Amino acid sequence: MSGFLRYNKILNLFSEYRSSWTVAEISEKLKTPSSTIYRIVREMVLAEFLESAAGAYFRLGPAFIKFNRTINLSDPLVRAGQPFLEKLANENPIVSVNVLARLYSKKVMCVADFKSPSFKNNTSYQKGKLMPLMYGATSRAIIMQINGKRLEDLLSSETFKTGNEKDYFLKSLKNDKKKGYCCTQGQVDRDLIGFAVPIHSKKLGIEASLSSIFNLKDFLPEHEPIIYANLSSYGLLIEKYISQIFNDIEIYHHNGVSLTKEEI
Amino acid sequence: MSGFLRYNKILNLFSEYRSSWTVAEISEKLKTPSSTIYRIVREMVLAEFLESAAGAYFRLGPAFIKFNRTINLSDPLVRAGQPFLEKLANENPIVSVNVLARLYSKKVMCVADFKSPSFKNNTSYQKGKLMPLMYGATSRAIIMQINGKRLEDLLSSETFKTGNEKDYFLKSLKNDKKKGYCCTQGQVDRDLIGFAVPIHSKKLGIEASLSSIFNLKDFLPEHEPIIYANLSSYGLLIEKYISQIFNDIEIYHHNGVSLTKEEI
DNA sequence: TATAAATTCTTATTATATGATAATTTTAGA
DNA sequence: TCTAAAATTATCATATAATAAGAATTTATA
Repeated sequence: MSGFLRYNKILNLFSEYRSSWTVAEISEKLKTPSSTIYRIVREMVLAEFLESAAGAYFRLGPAFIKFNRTINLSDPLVRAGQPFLEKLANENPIVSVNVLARLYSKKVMCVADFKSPSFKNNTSYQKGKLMPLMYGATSRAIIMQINGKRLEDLLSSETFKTGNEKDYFLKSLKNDKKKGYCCTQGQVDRDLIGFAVPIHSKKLGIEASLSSIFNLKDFLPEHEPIIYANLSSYGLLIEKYISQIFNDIEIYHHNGVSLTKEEI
Repeated sequence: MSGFLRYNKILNLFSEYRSSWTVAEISEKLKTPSSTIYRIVREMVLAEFLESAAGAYFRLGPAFIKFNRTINLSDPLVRAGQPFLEKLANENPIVSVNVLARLYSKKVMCVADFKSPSFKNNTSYQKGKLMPLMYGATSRAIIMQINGKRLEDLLSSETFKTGNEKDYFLKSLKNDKKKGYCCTQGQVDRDLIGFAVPIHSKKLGIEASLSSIFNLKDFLPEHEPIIYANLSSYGLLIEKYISQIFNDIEIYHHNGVSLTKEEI
């Protein structure tokens, strides 16, 4: 264990299923003496990546809440898209969950969402949760904008039972690409149907999607054109804002202004 | 530069005001050769604490969104309190922002909030933002539950212009303690008035507060008793839920169940 | 496709992490 | 309040990893 891995291994023990660990437990799990763990944990407590709780337990610290806020306030995709999610929800013909998701290395992550107040189901798409790369409209609308070597790389770590399965996947992807959007039913959550359009910014290196997810029982075929019209117009709008935000950032940097908090 | 500090120093360069940095910029800022920074940054990209963006820039990575979600799903205070914030907002006589905040080392941080849809102002209390320890009802309701040596420690890093000022502060704290809640006006945000009650769990080592913040122009003296009644009843309810959640966690641990994600 | 910029690699040197154990502090139970 | 156990920190010789200068390679850009 060396470098950042040392710290990361400990942090990754903390999950929604097991959110507090004692030094003794960490020490046992990682097969590392407790004197070492104590030192490492102390460093991370100091940096607020962990906090010490009652009963000799440690939990994830406030640094994550702080940096998450920083991302929310500064991420071009979140900034550009967040304000439109509620509007999109209001314009959809039936109650919906609306999601902005993006590709992070080899997984898809929701980065912003808005649920109609009266939407009752829970979707698997929640801010911060990693989602499968190949299932669900949200993910597919992201992959459909990628091709060539990069697409190969991405799919290389997915498992296809047969060669046929991969071909079929690529074919349906191509088909969606022609339509300009993507629709899947029950791939991630049974009883839900999702529609998604791709969002990208070459300049910012962002590959993302905007999606609306509905209860299958509310959905009627005549809704589809309205849904698609909403998604694609908001999608374009968000892309426009992203490039505007990109320009703002460029101006910042060109001015040589180093706007760290202390310096303001 | 050694240990976790090495990584933390880099991460802390990223802020809402300056959210992307090149290796060259980091290298200059930290007076460290770029070959070293490249190595460190690469480690953090691998762990998803940073991500490489277009134009040789780096930004905060998805790990923060992921761990923030973990905290939201598992933090006893957030779990116990979040569901009640909206209800509290609905029962308040005028539009409000409702906040759960807690003490993290020597600062107060908002960990959950709910704003009435028609509340227009922005408050300084936002999830993830560190707030001053001594100003605002939200913070004061936290300090008022602390005493003795620990209170001394906390206040030791605050600056009081005169000895009198400290005495006055402690006196008003004592007064609030007698009332059971705390009200401040314009201390953090001009034009806003805030009310807060303390929330604590000895077993979990949590010192927190629940607060409702209103536009000063909406507020009438006759609202105060209703506001206080709401805050204190929800405050008690949240404390009850916290200890229930604590018991659940205990059962987990006593069963020896190691519920990390992979093992489910 | 040429050129500059960005990133990785290599290596000797220096600094830091490790882990066994002892010392100290904190916690919890009587 | 006292006491024993548990938790945490300190010490230190040794092993290991980080550093930084420069070369080599890859990637962007025009």
